[in-house]
Amino acid sequence: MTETPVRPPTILDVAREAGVSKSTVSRVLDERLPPSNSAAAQRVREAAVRLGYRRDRFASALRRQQTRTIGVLVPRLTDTVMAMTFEQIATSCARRGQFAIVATTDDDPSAEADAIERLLDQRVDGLVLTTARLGDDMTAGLRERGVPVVLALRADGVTPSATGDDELGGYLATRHLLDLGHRRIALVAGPSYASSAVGRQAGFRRALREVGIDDVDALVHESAFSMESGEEVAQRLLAGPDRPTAVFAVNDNTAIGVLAAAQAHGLLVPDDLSVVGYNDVPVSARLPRALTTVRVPFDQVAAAVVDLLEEIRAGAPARHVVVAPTLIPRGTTRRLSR
Amino acid sequence: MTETPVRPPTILDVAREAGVSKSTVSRVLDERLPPSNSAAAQRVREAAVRLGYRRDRFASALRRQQTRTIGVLVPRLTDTVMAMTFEQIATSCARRGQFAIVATTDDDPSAEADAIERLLDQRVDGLVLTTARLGDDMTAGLRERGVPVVLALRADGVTPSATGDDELGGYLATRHLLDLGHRRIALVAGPSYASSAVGRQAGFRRALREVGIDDVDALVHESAFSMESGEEVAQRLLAGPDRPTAVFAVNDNTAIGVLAAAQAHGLLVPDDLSVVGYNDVPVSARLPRALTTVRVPFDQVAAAVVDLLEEIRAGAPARHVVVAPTLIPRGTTRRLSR
DNA sequence: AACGTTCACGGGAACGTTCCCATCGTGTGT
DNA sequence: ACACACGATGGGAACGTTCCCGTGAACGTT
Repeated sequence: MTETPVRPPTILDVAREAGVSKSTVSRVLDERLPPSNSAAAQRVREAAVRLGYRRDRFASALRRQQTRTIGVLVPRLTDTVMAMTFEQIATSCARRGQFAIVATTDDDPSAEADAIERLLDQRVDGLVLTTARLGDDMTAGLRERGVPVVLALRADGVTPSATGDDELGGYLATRHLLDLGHRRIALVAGPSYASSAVGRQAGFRRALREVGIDDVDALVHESAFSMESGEEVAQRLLAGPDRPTAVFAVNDNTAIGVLAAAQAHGLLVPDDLSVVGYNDVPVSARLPRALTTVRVPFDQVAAAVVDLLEEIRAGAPARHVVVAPTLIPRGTTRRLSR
Repeated sequence: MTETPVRPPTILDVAREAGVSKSTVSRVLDERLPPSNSAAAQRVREAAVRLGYRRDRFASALRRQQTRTIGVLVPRLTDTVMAMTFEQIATSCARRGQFAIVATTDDDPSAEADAIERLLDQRVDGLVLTTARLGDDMTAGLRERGVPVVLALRADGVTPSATGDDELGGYLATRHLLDLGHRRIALVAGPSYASSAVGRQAGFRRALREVGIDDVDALVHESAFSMESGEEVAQRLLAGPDRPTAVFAVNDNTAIGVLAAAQAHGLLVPDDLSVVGYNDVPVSARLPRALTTVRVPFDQVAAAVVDLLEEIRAGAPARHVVVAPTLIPRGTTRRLSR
């Protein structure tokens, strides 16, 4: 049983094996250059696979001054929306020969600053933030430091971003309920600092205006994004005398909270109450009653985010990518019975 | 508006600022050495903060031949158990000045091999796998290549691992149901390739044996770890004539599936059926009826995993860390009414 | 006073890669 | 046949760190 502390082969080993200089090996294996088909290039490639050569990212990054790694900041990975987003970003990166790393903030601004520093310590080529708040320019300092930044899922109006079309999504969800005959529709609205929540509310209002409902404020109930918050808001909502016949919840989590509150009030969904969520997280399709919701193409958001980072590094001006969501009608919505 | 492509300060800048050589700076800032209090050291530390110096991980890793980064392999991050585990591992790493990166396999062996290579390309100091299957030593090849590997949540009997005490957890869950007077208790058992599922089943059997129930095979129903699988198994289970009065599900996901099936059968939980899950994922506490479940101290598993990796690199023999879970009684279990 | 020990410090060679530049061979046009 | 351009190649200096070693100062011992 001998220990074999065998060092992985370096570019020099490959050069020796192929009978060329290390410069040639480096050139042949440089993925950014047009591939050469010279005899030497062939031998280099063969030698590389024969020896199982892998470029040392660290030596490479040191010389190139870029790491082909991007950092993603999310509040928490136990939030399925964030997990899906990160997974898709990681996939997009892999497809482009990049790598994505993640850090969590737990919604705590000081932990957020920490997490950003930890990502920057990893010398990422750029940062993706999912934690933007309207009117809060956390990205200014980063841009000053020359760090490429894009926002995902939420925008701040300034920084380049890739988001779903929340206004459209909110409109589609509300329109669906209207089409089913509902008129007393409550919105569990999400927090006003999140552009996503604001957009969905705007879509909600537009849909109602279209059918002549203008006095909307009483229907809008602010909340957080969590299940508890959805349940708590719905508890009050469903207790009132003018109980709505339908609820549009800002996301699936709050929708699940609404379902819980409905059950607590002895209301049957969708017979007594229709509910629409947002995001189509995996669990939504598998609830006892599958949730009607709005699906966001997270893969497109993720692809855009990686593209945008590359653009920014190339010096392109800020751009805002917006991808269209689709309504997924399922078991929690039904035509209003009179 | 002048571009400022200002390069971050290097160790040489710090050396100049402090009036010492780069060797001295390197030594003073080396976190592994006992801290020096010489006048020069003071000046170096001051200069470093004044200039905002951060060590370049890549140059450092190149020279030290270690990255202080570990790779974590999970099937998917949208599985909350995996997200929690990774988050805890990342936290443990941060506390030790390390960093955790993650890759997903989607339960596909070829994607798994891919993901491992991508992690190794990042030159991680070690690997944490959560995808182990009994009797399948995927780790052999890795150990041959000299890659430190530990398993988390699941063991394979050989590789160093940190897991919950699944046998104990299974016992506690079953014992709880027995204590409530239940005797016809079904097990939705999970897949037999996962040591976690096997352990929980062993605990289930021990608890039943203790009360003299020996003919257990008919009570055990294999499944996958998913909600669908739980629902499907429960559909059959609850249709039979000798319907159980309680179900122990291998994890919270399958338990949620069981709840759905119960509802479909018009059974009230916990009045007609008691249900126990496993893992205590966040959603479990927030279901319409909060789920009785078994909590696994993921933070301890995560801490152990990081420790184990360090031990292995130091040449210590394989060790298996097992942490004790606790039963969390909630709303889905009730004394059997005769 | 001469000698060993300990210690802080600095010089310089690594680590593995990239990339600038010079060299060389090959082909092209005159 | 000659100059010239062009492409492929190799030598060697970076990138920012760490770490081996040699030097010299400070101290204690005989």
